[in-house]
Amino acid sequence: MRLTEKKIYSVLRQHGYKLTPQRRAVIQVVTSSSDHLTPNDIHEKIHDVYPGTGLVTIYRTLEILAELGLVCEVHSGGSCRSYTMGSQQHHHHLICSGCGTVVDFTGHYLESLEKNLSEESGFRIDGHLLEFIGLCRKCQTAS
Amino acid sequence: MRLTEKKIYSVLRQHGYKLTPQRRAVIQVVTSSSDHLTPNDIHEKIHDVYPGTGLVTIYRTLEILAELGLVCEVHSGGSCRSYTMGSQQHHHHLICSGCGTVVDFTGHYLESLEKNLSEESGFRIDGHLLEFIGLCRKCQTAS
DNA sequence: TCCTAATTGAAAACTGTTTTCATTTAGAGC
DNA sequence: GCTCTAAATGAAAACAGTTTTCAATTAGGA
Repeated sequence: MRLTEKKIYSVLRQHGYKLTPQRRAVIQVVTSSSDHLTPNDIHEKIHDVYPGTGLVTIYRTLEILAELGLVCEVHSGGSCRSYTMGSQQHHHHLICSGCGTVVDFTGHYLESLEKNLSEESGFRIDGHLLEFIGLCRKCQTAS
Repeated sequence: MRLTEKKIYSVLRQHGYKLTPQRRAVIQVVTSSSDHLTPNDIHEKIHDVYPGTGLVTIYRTLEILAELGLVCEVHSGGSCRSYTMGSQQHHHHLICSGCGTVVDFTGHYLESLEKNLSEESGFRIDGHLLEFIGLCRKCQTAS
């Protein structure tokens, strides 16, 4: 289930956040794209929706959305974050090191491993990050 | 098999790199610790071994070592790299979000998944990153 | 409509990393 | 051992991404 803008608004309201035009703009940009967008990407795209929105505000909004689980954050190594709609469903990433494309895939491959690890190490495991890095078809032929 | 300093020296030489005292110092610090060290950690520790070594040189040395597969790089989200001895063996990480401790674990859980993904997506998969994030025993009791 | 706490944007600060460039040096060749 | 040169170094500056500060603005409850 993909979250609608309205649903996101209501979650924000429930948590006492105000609905500013800037936040609406960020949400609109993020929900209307299926790509993974960096804060900067969003900043560029937002000009059509609500020009003049500062990059700072985008960072702040994304922080809130990520905390509420409404968007999903990817670290693709180095200092390169990007965000995409939280599909609610747990998923992993396949990242192209050539062009940066991110493909999502879903699945629960790690549950039993997680359990074992937790028992052996004494860690309370809160989450995991599974990312495959490679070259997409296009970049393979290009190189 | 854990790499010895001598082995590392010889690999560097084989690739035409010079063995400067600074590089030796970095190698000594990294091999003599089983922790994951950030470039900054190494910079601090190196004072006992070869004072005055610049942070820049540490970055450059780590870059070379990582490229040759002699050390292993961890991205623990955000902009936080750290390096540890490449145990040669493929391994994954368990990271404590409280204190930053990194525990390694080994295993080949992902090979069949990798194969499937590659076939479905057309990606040529070069590697992956599997990290579990949680709280270690100490940080659990502390909080 | 009023009021206040939340939000915003510009600028500055910050962190981690990389580049530049003049100086130094490892180690191959004699 | 000595010479020479390409490689390596360190200081400083540049850079990218992100966060903080702070005065001005504003959403939305009363």
